Amino acid sequence: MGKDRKINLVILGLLSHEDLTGYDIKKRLDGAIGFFWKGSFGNIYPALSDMEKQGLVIKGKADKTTGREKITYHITDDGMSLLKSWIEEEQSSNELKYETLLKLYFGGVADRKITIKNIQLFEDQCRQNLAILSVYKDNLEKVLDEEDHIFFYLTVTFGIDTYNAYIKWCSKAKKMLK
Amino acid sequence: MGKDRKINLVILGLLSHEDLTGYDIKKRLDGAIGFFWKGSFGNIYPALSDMEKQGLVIKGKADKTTGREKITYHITDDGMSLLKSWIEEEQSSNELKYETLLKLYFGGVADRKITIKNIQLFEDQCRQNLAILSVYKDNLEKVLDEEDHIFFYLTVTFGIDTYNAYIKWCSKAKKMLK
DNA sequence: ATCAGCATGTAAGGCGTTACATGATTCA
DNA sequence: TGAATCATGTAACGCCTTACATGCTGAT
Repeated sequence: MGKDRKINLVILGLLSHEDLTGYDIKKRLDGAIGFFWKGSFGNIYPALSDMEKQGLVIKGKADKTTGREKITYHITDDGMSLLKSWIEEEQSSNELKYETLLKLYFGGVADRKITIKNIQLFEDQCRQNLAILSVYKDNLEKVLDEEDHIFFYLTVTFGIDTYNAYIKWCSKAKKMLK
Repeated sequence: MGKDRKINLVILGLLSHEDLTGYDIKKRLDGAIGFFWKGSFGNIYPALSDMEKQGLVIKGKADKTTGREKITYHITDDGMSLLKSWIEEEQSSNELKYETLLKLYFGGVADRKITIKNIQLFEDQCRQNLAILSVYKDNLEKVLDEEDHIFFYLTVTFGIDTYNAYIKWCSKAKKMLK
């Protein structure tokens, strides 16, 4: 009985800070948010249309000065209310889909070297993500006193702490398997 | 261009250890595996049918002794090959869908108390999961020398290390927000 | 001129959740 | 007898990914 579409809330959250186009939203989702939530054009544009029909967002004046279409969306009061009540809901679903762990769990069917290699690949990926998040963190630390930046900062440190824990686990796991 | 259905691989992995019914598979997915991969009946039974048509699994003799139907599945050589080649693939998708982090990121639109409460709820959930995983860990440590148990053990310690890191982060985050 | 990036959208197809439908068995 | 659990499956519905279609802009 739907209306579960979490992407709606993500978009409303982004629009609560600033007016954005669908394309802008996609870029945000490719940034820091992408570490814990993903979105695609085929996801975002229909969501924006739906929410406009529901009065949660409104289109800004299309920027026709240059001839190209560019639609900026703005959140309405109803949109803000919905966003707030979602944040205030106690129920939150937090889910992992970790293929790496699945492959590890069934590691017995393959050569042990394969499992070690898979862990190494995972570790490499973690280090890459860590490097990206560290840049975000450094930038955010400079502006931590500004409104809302503490929230962005905390999500970034969540990622950093998590990846550090993963990397430590990788070392232990590799040792155990050798 | 499908055939991406990861549930197939999960089922094959489980069947690589022992013959199981669809119902058994669901129970396994509600256990330790559930921390990093979920499944439902509406997911599992169709996957089993498909894989039988593809020759990846075969039905065992239906247990008709008591009159009730109970279909046990067995993995074929083709199924084992597919499972192995998946494990040996370097590409693995690891994804988070963390509503808690989303709510935190957009915490600026709600009262700060709400955000602190949400973090607390998350922390409570982590501690509960940790308690469950600790039981698994203790049980596995007794039989660590047995075939394959090291892999189960490592996935469990992954979960434990992760939740411990989350809990530490929660303390820091709560302090920062107060 | 050409290519990367900006920008919006649709269509097909697949996947998964949820609820429903059905019936047996076990235990109190 | 009734409730919980075992056990298999289907149907509806929604959601998302991927690929496609289209065209502008800015830099080299």
